[in-house]
Amino acid sequence: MTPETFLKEAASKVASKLWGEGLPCLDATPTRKEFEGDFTIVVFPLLKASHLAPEATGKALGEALQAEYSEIGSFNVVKGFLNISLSSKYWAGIFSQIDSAKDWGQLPPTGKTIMVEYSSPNTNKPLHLGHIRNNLLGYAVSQLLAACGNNVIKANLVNDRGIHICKSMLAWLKTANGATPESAGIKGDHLVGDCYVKFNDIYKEEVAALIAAGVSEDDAKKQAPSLIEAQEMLLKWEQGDPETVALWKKMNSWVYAGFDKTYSDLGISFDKIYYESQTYLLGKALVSAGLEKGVFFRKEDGSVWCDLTSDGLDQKLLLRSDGTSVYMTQDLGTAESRFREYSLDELIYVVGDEQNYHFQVLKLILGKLGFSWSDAIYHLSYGMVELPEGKMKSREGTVVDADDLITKMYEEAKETSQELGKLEGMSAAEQDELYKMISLGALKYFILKVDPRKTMLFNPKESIDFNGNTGPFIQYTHARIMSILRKAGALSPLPEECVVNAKEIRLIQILASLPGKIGEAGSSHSPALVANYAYDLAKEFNQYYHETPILKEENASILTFRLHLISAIAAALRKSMGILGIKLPERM
RNA sequence: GGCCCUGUAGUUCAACGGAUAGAAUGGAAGUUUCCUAAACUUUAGAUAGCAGUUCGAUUCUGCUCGGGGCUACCA
Repeated sequence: MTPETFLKEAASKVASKLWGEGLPCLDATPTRKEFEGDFTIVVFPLLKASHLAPEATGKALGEALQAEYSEIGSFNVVKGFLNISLSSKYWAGIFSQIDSAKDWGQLPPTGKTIMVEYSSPNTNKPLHLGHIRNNLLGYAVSQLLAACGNNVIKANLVNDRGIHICKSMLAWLKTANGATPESAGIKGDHLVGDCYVKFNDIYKEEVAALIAAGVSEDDAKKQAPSLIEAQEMLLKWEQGDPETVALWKKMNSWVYAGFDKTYSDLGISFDKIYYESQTYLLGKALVSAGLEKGVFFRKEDGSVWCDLTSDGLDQKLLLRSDGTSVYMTQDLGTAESRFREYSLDELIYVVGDEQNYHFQVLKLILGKLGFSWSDAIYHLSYGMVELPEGKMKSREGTVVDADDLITKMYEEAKETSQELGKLEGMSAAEQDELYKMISLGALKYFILKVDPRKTMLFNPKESIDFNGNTGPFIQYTHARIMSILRKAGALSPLPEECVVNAKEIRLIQILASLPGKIGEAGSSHSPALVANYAYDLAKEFNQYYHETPILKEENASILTFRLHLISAIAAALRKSMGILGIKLPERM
């Protein structure tokens, strides 16, 4: 049992003994550091029942608790706040549980299966900073839910078909002179992305020419020859034209090779990859079923809609008048097939908040179709990454490319490490590995420490910091601990009786809160809570490190306890940062 | 127009309705004969505005003013 729940239950029990049943729920929170105590109970909610002043109520509760439980060391009351210190023996006992746990922070199995869909890129452009947030968040949430004891399936739905791909293909045919990633020496996703940009250049010129010739802007946008060609190409693709399909396959394979490299650089992975070209017809059967049930209706032109006006929303298109499906249709179909295939307990979509409306509608329609699992769909809606001047815009060339950013971070980590010059005796390969670890640690932590729902800001002109509340700070803390443990040699068993000082109690308290923090982060789908936890722990350790000599301690039993303590801290840092996909080095 | 999100130190981020709103960074001032100074210590600096609910509001409600998003027979 965690110290919090122990105290909460003890206090509730004692309070009902004093003032009767039916009291408001009590809460025990860590005491603010400027006051003495480990946990604080706010007694204001008890006043109605106690008929005493706040101070007197706190005092009565504290005294009763102390009389009943030997674990209570001391208490003090400040206004309506009862600050309780648990005995040092109690904390030593808690630490011994943490010390003996194989994987502290890992929660027991829930038996639930959760699919997390994330990344889901289009195959016409390389990944950028927005995708990085998506990828890191999706991976971290997957790790987080696994730490919460769930069986997690990481899924990626690749948008590999559609007019945007045809645009890249067309531009490649017209302008690339048969260039391949090998011949051009460019990463495949970038090569295809360049083609897409070229297409748009051509298209824009054509539109401008048409307008100059007296065509209205709206018509010009529709009549540009390159666009018509792209639309014809899409039609050919849908009809299975061998030449078109072959080109499509070739260019997509370049893109996949490029994406795989970026994914691997980021250290993220998937268990299941879906391709839209294989799923885009799903959902049509559901539409027919919905029509029969009267959930949907058909307009005169043959298009099919769902009327959501009674839910405060609009009418939503599900099949075009030509019978082809739209995004929503596919999503209905893929959701249904996934729940059927994997008997999921939850399906999480990591998708930007500009699609809030889409997922609201998706859930609603699935509910209307009578699927009981429609409530098990969760849209993990995250905010945009903005630049100081606002949104990234490809037209203005302000898009922050994922590969460029990763490279830039690597160079900076390398430079900083070399300036500090602490890596003597490390092989070049080990150093390279370390620079990757540090640069990715900085990038991942920078992104993941922010509440996913919030819009966050990234300034490309200022590099991501390596000092302060950062990934490298936590990595450094870990390296320091490992350095001490290396010097200490083999670890003796934890002594039965440990004497712990105030700072150590504080550290044990933070360690003890890890499982609860992971559970809380899991249920709120927020890796940011785990990031903040790791930072708090690292900061607390650094203060301890500064004022408490460990290896110089002469008392063997205290020395052993301290080594166990810092070893447990290192493990907790690895556990929490591991959830974020951040590795911690042995030295740096 | 309608719907949704958002507003906290100069800047980037925290804070289940609880105490004197925390960190980091930048500014100022310190700490290396001592387990890694990517660290530690001290210092100045913020809840957009107005009401309401409450013993207590950054948090909940309403209005005003800012910022963003959605409102496609695109995905």
